[in-house]
Amino acid sequence: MSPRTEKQIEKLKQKKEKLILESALLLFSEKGYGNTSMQSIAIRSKVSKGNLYNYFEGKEDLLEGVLMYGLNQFAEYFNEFSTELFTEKEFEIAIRGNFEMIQSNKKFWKLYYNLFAQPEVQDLFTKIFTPFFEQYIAIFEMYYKNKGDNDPKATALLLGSALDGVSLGYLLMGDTYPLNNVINQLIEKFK
Amino acid sequence: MSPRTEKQIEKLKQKKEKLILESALLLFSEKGYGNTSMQSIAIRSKVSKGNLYNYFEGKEDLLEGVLMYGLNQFAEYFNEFSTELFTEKEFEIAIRGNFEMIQSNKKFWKLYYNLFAQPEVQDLFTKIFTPFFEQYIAIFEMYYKNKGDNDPKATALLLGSALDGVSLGYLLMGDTYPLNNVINQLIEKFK
DNA sequence: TATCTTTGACTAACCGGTCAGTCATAAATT
DNA sequence: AATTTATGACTGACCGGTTAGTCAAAGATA
Repeated sequence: MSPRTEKQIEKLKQKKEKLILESALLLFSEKGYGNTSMQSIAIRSKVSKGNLYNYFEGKEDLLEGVLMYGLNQFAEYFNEFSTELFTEKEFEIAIRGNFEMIQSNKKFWKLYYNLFAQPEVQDLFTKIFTPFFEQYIAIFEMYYKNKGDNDPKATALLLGSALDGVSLGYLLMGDTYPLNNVINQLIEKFK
Repeated sequence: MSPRTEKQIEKLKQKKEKLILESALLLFSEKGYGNTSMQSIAIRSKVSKGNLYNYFEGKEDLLEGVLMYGLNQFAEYFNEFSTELFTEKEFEIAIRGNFEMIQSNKKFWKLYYNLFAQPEVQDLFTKIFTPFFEQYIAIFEMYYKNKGDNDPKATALLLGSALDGVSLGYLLMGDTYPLNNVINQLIEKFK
């Protein structure tokens, strides 16, 4: 084993790993996954290219790390509102919270929509986001069921899709997109 | 002049160009734009790689050709319903028509959503689809204005985004996505 | 010194794009 | 009708550049 204590090693490694993940997120988000080279990630992380491969097995493994890193930041929030939704007020809070999350971490969600329809990484993408997505839908399905909706599953899927569409539009159009007005109409129609 | 008449040349060229465009659409749609090589398009088109460049100036020019080719197929339809929408019945027909279009040309729309968030080709994408998108929104904005909606612009944008979201979900999830049920709920909520 | 970490030159593969030369075809000529 | 000639569509080897990933060697640490 190393002369350094395991704790020290672990700490250093984690710090550098975090740096790499944040550089990768930034570049993937700005340039797109396919157009970001491992070299450029190495430079931005102030790590040699070869050393990247001591932290991640390859480019796709690094992408997986970036996605997990981003998702974990929201785990708390989601556990909070994964308790069932009963009132329209709670619904509104959840929806507004959803968009606050997106606004507070645009880079991550830009990457998310960049990968959404990329056949190249579809398997990885599905693996990571499917459980997340299903949890989302299940909560809304229950909400509409309680409200006596005639097809809660379809309505929940419609809402999920609408949230995707609005987020995508906002992230791509930027400030041209009147996000708050659109959110108000969405809450009006779906609550 | 050429020994062959211009007409003959033109006819041959058009036929081959169409073949190339259809091969490119297929491959771009299946593999993604970035992961499709000019070589593979050449092979599928039964044309040499070099000859591709007699038809299109480069890969991006070929993509532009594919997008225009796909969009032109819908020009008729759009001119038809670009006359204003007044009744809920007309609205419903327009929405259902929209999804029929998507279902009848999945490859094209899969490519559309593949390119949606690709920084690499964003300029081209914007150039081609912005007028198309704005026309779409303007019609719905007028519809909601006539209905006395309190924020017709935002509602139209919300609808456009919802249509995007639903299309995207359907194209990516395939038959798992209960498209017809979701469309019914969408019409219910937005009409 | 023993062990782990880091480096960056290197490899092999792939890509978009080019170009000198080929060849099927049909007009022109006999 | 037979032969020559002109055309441009077509081929595929080739090029410069870029990439993900490897590895031998040097550096750092206790």
